[in-house]
Amino acid sequence: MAKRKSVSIRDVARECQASLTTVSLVLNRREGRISEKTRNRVIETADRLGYRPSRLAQGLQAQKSGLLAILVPQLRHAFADAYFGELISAIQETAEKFRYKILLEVANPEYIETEQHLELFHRHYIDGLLCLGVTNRDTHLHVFENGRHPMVVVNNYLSDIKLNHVLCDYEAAGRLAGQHLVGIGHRRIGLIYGATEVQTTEDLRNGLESVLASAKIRLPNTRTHDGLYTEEGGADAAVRLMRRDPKITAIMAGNDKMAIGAISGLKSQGLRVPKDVSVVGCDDMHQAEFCDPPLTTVHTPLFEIGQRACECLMELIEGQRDSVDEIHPVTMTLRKSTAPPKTTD
Amino acid sequence: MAKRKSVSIRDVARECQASLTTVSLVLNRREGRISEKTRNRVIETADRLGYRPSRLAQGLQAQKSGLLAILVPQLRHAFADAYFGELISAIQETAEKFRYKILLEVANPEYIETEQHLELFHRHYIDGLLCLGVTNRDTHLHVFENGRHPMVVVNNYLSDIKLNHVLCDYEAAGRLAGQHLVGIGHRRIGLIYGATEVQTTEDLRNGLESVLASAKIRLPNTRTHDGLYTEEGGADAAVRLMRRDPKITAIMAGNDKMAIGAISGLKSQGLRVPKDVSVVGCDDMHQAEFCDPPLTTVHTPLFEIGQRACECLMELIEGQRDSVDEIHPVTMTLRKSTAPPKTTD
DNA sequence: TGCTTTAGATAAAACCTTTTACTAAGAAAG
DNA sequence: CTTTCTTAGTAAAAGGTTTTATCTAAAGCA
Repeated sequence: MAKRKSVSIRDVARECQASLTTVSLVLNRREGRISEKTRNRVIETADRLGYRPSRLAQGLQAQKSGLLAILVPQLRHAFADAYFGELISAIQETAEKFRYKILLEVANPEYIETEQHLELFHRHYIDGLLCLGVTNRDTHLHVFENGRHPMVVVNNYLSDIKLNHVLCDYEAAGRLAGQHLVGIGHRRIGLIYGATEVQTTEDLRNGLESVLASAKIRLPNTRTHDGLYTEEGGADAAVRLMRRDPKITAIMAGNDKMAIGAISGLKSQGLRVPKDVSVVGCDDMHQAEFCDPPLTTVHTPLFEIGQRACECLMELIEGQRDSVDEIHPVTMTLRKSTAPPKTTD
Repeated sequence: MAKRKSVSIRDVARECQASLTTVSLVLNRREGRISEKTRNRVIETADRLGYRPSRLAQGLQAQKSGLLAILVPQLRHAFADAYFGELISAIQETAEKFRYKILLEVANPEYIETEQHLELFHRHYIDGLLCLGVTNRDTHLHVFENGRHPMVVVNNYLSDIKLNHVLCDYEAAGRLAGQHLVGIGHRRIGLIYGATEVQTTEDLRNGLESVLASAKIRLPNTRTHDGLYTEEGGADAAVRLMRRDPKITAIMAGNDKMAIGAISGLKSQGLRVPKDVSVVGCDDMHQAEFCDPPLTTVHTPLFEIGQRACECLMELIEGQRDSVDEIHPVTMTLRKSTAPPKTTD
C-alpha cells in the first residue's frame, strides 16, 4: 500500500482549472471576490479530492503555530495529580474553544538549563505559554518579564518577578479556615504547609496567622511542619506535630492531599478525627468528599482559574491587552472533619 | 517595543557571506563538505545572531510535524484522573527521549462527528496517535484499521476492530484476585465492574469467573454491579450488592477508585473492612496505599504500558514495524483490605 | 468611438528550510 | 599541456499556503 501523497491546494487548482489564489480565496471564505459559479466548482473539487490544508504551511505563512504549551514541573508523575489535572482539563477545554491545541511540556532540570521554555517561542513551536506549579525558585522565568512572549502563570505568582498571573486568593483561604476553626472554639492550631518556596503557601500562612493574631493566638514554629504537598508528607507531618505538641486540637493543611494524609496519620496514632483533632484542607478536590471523614476544606475554583488563565493568554496573543493580574475569591466547604474541641485549654 | 522579526537562515547566510546551503549543511552537521574555516564562521555568526531554525519550515520541508497526540475520552475532567495521568506521564517522558512533543486531544462527540482524529493526520498536525480509555463503542477508530496512520491503543483493545495495542493482562488480573479471595476462604464473592463496553472489563470478569468456576463457585448477576469506574459508583454498587445479598463476604472492583468507593459505601452501612467484607481493587494507584484500610489490589504496570505504547508508536512511524500487539503481566499486591471471611457458608 | 470603472481572476512574492544537482578551482594523472 | 578527479561551495527546486499587486474583459459613460 503505497503511502499516497496528500492532495495540495495546487492539485485542487489544476483539477478545477483555477488559480491557487482563487482556490485559497474560496476556501477561506473571503467574500465577494469570486463568482458563484467558480466558487461552487472549487468547493466541489476540493471536496471530491478530499483536500485538507496543511497546518505546517499555513503556520509558516501566518507565523502562528496555533499551539499553546502547558509547562508543568517535574514531580513524581506530575500528570497523575488531581490538582494539575483539574487545571489542565480547564485549559484544554478553553483552548479548544479558541481553536488552539495544547502541547504538554515538563520542566526537568535539563529542560531549564537549555532554556527550552524560550526555545518553544523562538522555534515557533507555540504562540503562548501557561506555567503550572511555579515557585519562587523558578528564576528561569525572568526571561518572560519583558512581556515579549505571551505567557501566564496559573494559580500562583512570583514574589520577585513581575509576571502575568491568574490565581485564587490564598490569603483569604487561610483566613477563612482560621475563622472557622477559631469560631468553633479551637485555640491550639497546627499548620501543615506545602513547600515554602511557593508564594501562595506564604500567603495562606499569613492569612491564617492574621486571624489567629486578632484572637490573640500565636502560631509558633513548633506547630507548623512541611508536608511536601503529598499524602505521605501530610501523614508524617501530622504525626510529628502531635508528638511535639499533643494539645493541638486542630490542623490546617495547605492542600487536600496533605489533609487526607494527616487524617491517616492521626488515625495511625489512635486519634479520632474530628473528635480528638479537627482537620481542614484546601482545594476541595473531588476526593475530599470521599475520604473518611469527608473533609472540611477551602474551595478554590481551580477549573475557573484554568479557564481564565487560558482566556487571558488568548487576549495577550491577540494583543488585546498586555498584562494579566487576576485574583479570584475562595469559599469554605464544611463537611465532617472539623468539630469543636473536646476541652478548651 | 517593536516585535522584531526572528532571524532566519537567510540572515545568517547574508551576514557571514555564505549561501543558504552552506549554512544549512553546517548547522545540520552534514560532515565533510565544508571547510573548517567556513564552518566556524557560520557557527559563530549563527550563534551571534541567535539563529533558531523554524520548526514550521522544517516540518513543511520534511513532511513531519514532530508531534504525537494523546486522545483521551471526554470524562468528567479527564485529566484530573490518576489512571490517565499515570499513562500520560509515561508517554510524555518517553516521547521526549525521542524528541517528539505531545499534543493533548479530548474526544468529545463533536470531535468524533467531524473526524478530528483523522484530521490530525491529514492536516499534518501529528505523526502518530495514542488512544487512551477506548471502548468497544469507539467505532470511529475503524478508520485506523488499515494501518495507514501510525496509532496505538493504550492499555485496552477493541473486540471487533483489529488495532495496534499495548495493554496488561486483565484476565490474569481477574484470576489473581479470584485465587487470592478463594485461597483465603471466600465463596460468596461480588464484582463491581467498570463500563461493560470496555473490553478489559470483560476480560477481568472472565478471569475471575474461570477461577471461581474451578472452585465450583458461581458468579450470578445478582452479585455483580456496574460501578462506572468512579468512587461514587463504587460506593453505590457496594451498598446495592450487600442489600441484594447480605451474605457476600468479599468484593472485587474493576479499579482502585471503585474499590475505595466500595470501602466507603460498606462503612456507611456499618460494615467493617476487611472484618465483615473483604475488598480487592485493580490498578495499584498511589492512593491505594493511603486509604483506610490500605487496599489489597492487582498491580497493573501502567507506567510501563505507557512507555511501551509510545516506543512502539515510534517504531510504527519510522516504519520499523507495521503492527503492535503486546500484553504485559500483572501481579498481586497484598495489603489490609482482605482477610478470611468470618464464617464459611 | 474612446475613456474609465469594475468584477473576476491570476502571477508572483513571501514565509523558512532542506536537498539535489551543478559549478569553479585546484590537484593529480597521463 | 590536456584530461580527470576532488574539494568547497552554491543556485535552484521543493514543500504548501496566503496575500499583494496586477491583469483582462466587459460594462458604463460621455
